[in-house]
Order: sequence, then C-alpha cells, then structure tokens
Amino acid sequence: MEEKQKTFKPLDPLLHSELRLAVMSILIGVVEADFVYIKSQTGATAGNLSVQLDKLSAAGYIEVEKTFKGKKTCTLCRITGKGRDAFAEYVETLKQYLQIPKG
Amino acid sequence: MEEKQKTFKPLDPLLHSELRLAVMSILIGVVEADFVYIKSQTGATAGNLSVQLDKLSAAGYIEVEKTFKGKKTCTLCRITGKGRDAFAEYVETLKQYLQIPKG
DNA sequence: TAAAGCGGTTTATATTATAAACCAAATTAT
DNA sequence: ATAATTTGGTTTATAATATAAACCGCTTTA
Repeated sequence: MEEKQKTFKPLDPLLHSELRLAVMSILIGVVEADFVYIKSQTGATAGNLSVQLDKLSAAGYIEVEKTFKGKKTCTLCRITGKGRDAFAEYVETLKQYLQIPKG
Repeated sequence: MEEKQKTFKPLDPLLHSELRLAVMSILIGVVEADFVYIKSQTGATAGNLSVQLDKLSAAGYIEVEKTFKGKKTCTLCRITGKGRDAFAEYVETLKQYLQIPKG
C-alpha cells in the first residue's frame, strides 16, 4: 500500500449521467438528430429526455432548434464544439477510473 | 437519420457513481486497501466513503474486514469475484457510450 | 485528566434523475 | 363537423442518490 496520491480527476457531472451521456454519444456521431429519434434510440421517456436536453443545452453542450417536419413540430439537436470538447475530456478522465490507457 | 435502434445497455447504477467507481478502480489493482488509504486516494470525506463502501459491500462487490493496526481500528477492503465481474461488464457497457471499440 | 486527534458511523440535507400529469396541434374515426 | 386518439413535446411532482455535517468511542498528547 504505497502513497501514490492518485487523486482521481473529477468527472463532469453533466456528462456523468446515463441518459445525457447516451444523448451525447448519439450526437457526436451525426450531424443532427431530432427528439423522436433520440427518444427511440435511448428508450427514454419524453419528459426525462426533455429535461436532459435542456440541461445539455443550458450548458452549451448542444444546440436545440425547433423546426417543422411538414405540419408537425420537430426538435433538432446538434452537438457544439464545447460539447465535443467536454465529451472528449470526459472520456479521457474516465479512462483513469476504468484502467484504460490514455489516448 | 436511420432507424438503427441502438438501445444503449443500462449502466450498473452501483458502479455509475464517481466515488464508488474510484473505490473499485483502486481495489481492482491491489490485494486490499484500508479505509484511510482509500480516503486519501479519492479525496472523499469519511462519511461519504463510509456509506459508499457499505453499498458496495451490501451488493457483494467488495468485502470489508475490521481489524486492528496496533491499537487503532483498521477497515480493510477487498474486491470480490462478483465485484470484478461487475466492474468488467460496466467497462464494456460504457465503451458503447464512449465510442471505444470493444475488447 | 482535559483536550485534541484518529477512524470511522449515523443522520440530515441538497441534488439529481425520472416519470406522471399535462398541453397544444394534428390526425383519424364517426 | 366534431369527438376521440395520437403525436410531440413541457412542466411539475416524486423518488432516489450523493454528500457533508454532526456525532461517537478510543487513543494519544498536553
């Protein structure tokens, strides 16, 4: 039992949430995705998804645009540069916890 | 926007917690570690650490042994097989979210 | 022997996640 | 036409969780 003082780097609490992380994981791989699609991919309830999208949006990690698809409303989501950076850093930080080598 | 239905696998809520994950991360790499060491490595308060160790212990992910170091009490923690398995599965599951290839 | 420190546990509080209840617009059935 | 259902969400209430504060017994030091 040595005294290494590893001191784990704190995990971004905005990303350390199952649903928000799933949302970011989807958005990082596509140009944009709409509410209904994200809901189906994550299996989240509409209410839960709505509040989590708000939080990501308030943090500037995603941007949300309200448009129309025909006559129906359509909520489009896109990841921002800030969101991309935060996600990348979260991944690197988490690797320390998961014992996955950096890179 | 295809219909892939990725359906993210749920993350073990016991491990998806910053402090508990840090504890497991420490314990997976050593034979055993005591309360004071884990506390110093994680920077957690004693109270917080105490309850999180209880939860991990109640889940059978770690075992806790109360011993003495001289006259002082000493709480030793070890990861169990079940804990090791759960941690490994958590890591694999998380890779889906983090876009890290499996393995 | 009083005071301070150590190694924790118990309990109260603040935060967070989540679903239930709700709403407006559009569609479908009568 | 209009009543009933569905769609695409938001707001709000509740349940769960994390976290620290307060506490406790024992030991060491003053």
